[in-house]
Amino acid sequence: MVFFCTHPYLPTPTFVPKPHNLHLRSLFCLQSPIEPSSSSPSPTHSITTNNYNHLIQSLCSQGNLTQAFKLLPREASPTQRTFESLILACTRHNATSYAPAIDRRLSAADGLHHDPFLSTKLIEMYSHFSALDDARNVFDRTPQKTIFVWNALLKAIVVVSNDGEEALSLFTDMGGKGVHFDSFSYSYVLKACLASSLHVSVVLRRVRQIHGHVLRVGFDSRVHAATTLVDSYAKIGRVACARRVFDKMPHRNVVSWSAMIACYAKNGRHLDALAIFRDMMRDSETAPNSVTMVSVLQACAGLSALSQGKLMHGYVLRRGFYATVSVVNALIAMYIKCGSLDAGRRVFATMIVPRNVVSWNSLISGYGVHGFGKEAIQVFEEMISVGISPSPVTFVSILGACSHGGLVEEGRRLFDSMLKEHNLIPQSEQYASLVDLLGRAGQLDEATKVIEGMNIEPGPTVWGSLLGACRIHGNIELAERACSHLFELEPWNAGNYILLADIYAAAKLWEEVSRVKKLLEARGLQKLVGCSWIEVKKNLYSFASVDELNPQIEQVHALLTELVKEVREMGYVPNTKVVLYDLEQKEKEKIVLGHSEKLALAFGIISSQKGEVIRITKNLRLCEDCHSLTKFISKYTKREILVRDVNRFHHFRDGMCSCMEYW
DNA sequence: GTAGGGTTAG
Repeated sequence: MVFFCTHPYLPTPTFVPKPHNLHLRSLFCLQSPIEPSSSSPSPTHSITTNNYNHLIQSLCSQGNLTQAFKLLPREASPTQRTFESLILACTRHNATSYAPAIDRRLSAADGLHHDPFLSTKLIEMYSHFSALDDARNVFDRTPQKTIFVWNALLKAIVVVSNDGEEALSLFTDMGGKGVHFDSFSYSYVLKACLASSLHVSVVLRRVRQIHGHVLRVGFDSRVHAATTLVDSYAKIGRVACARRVFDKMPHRNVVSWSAMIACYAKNGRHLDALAIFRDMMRDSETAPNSVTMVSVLQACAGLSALSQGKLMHGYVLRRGFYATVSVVNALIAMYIKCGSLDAGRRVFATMIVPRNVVSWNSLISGYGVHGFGKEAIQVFEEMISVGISPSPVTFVSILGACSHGGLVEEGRRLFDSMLKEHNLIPQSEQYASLVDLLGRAGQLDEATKVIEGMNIEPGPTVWGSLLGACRIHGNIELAERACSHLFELEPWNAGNYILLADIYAAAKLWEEVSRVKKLLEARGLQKLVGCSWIEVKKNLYSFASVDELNPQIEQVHALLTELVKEVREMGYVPNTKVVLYDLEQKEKEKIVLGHSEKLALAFGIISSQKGEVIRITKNLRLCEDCHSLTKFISKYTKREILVRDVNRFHHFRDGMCSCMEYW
């Protein structure tokens, strides 16, 4: 037994049991008997050598690194296979402490010291340990740098340091030294381009350059390289470029189709995502898998296309994807975003796979956006009680739920628990949620104090929350302060200019309104056009604020005029403060009456049966006038109306809204 | 011997 307690680098003990000894074999718990290799030239030598090599390899595969490393000094000629086993076992078990032992033994090993195969494995191991310097050391001392060695370092730089610059500089170096890139090199370098925190235009330029390389060597026809290109363009929002690459691919597999669908879904092109999914279904060679379905469900959720979502749910069941947690999570989110909190809850309740934090977050956020703050907190507590640790996203969701429910104290308590009970350091996103919570509730001073007390630089989301609160409570001075930061941090975000102009307009400061509008124009920005849509008999109908193309538009306008006339008698007064023009009241009323949500609502009333819930989705926040008129219309028509705006759901029933004016 | 697509929030 002394043998097993010996340090690997101590002198060899005098007694060494024969490796093929049964006693030794049983101690090592080997599953198969070890026989000396019959092909070895010298029987005496080969028994020792091969058996130690085999033993070490077996121990590695069993994860018994301690014993494997104790045996290593006894092996006179460790083979490439033995070193590979040791390296892989260290990587698998995060055994960083054994890495120097491998390095030392390898430098003494004849013929293997500079072996490019083992260098590649070592670079991969060090990359796994995030030890980039060690990886580079191995790279530097390897004279015969095969493409595997280069690629391993390239990947290590991208994965470990996330440093696009350094990876690109290595890529350039490779080119300069005449290395022939393979399609792996292009995959890694494209990842490197995206990894940098540079401006999107710089990233685009680089992706285009790499695209040029790929085209010159003809790798655009290779499925992996082309798919990475599709994904790279997708991630920087260049949907058309992604599509061009996709269309030119001679062969597509499930990953390329999924990448293209995800590209559309992630960039808000939900209809296109569903359209290309249909094309994929027509392509008999490729069947969607669970990853495809996640993006497809996202697209249904983005559109609030409940009927389509239900069809996809059926498909998920038929294909057995119900056992994949990400698909089920996407299903929960889809139902919740399509306005059916109940269906989302049912999917959550009947999951056959273990729920992860994302499943819980989806449900918490669902309760939040539907205005059930207290229930969201209950779900949060249940999640903790079943042993799931909350993530940063959990806090964004739960604080959002508190904000929509006006639960200020509970929200503050939960924010404090983040660090104290869950060991999570609040970041800008969580601070933004807290500022939103306090700000909406009118505690603007408190919200400001929170920002001033932050120990990290407040990001645009934080100032954006404050600006939103200023709009609700009409605080011009604070709004200007928030904008001074926002115009610097995200000068391209038209929404901030519009919010400030809204605040000025509400205070009738028309000169200021026009100043902000000029600033917006000078920066070449445009207000996002309001758009609402509605699903009627499994079809989606969309309406823009200025919409004369809809065949039923005259009927819609006529109904709206009639409804307004009726509800005025019930107390409805048009609220025109959202109109950013200094016009006559009548003109302003005409403008707000043309808002897309109202058009979709009137269309919904015309095209649906009494008793049916009218479900509308809007791409912007619901304006005060639409909110007020919808309340009146729900009472007058005795209809239940569900509106999803960019922030949350509004359940209108009998003249009331579930949001209780928090939106 | 290495590689490409996905879930929650904002």
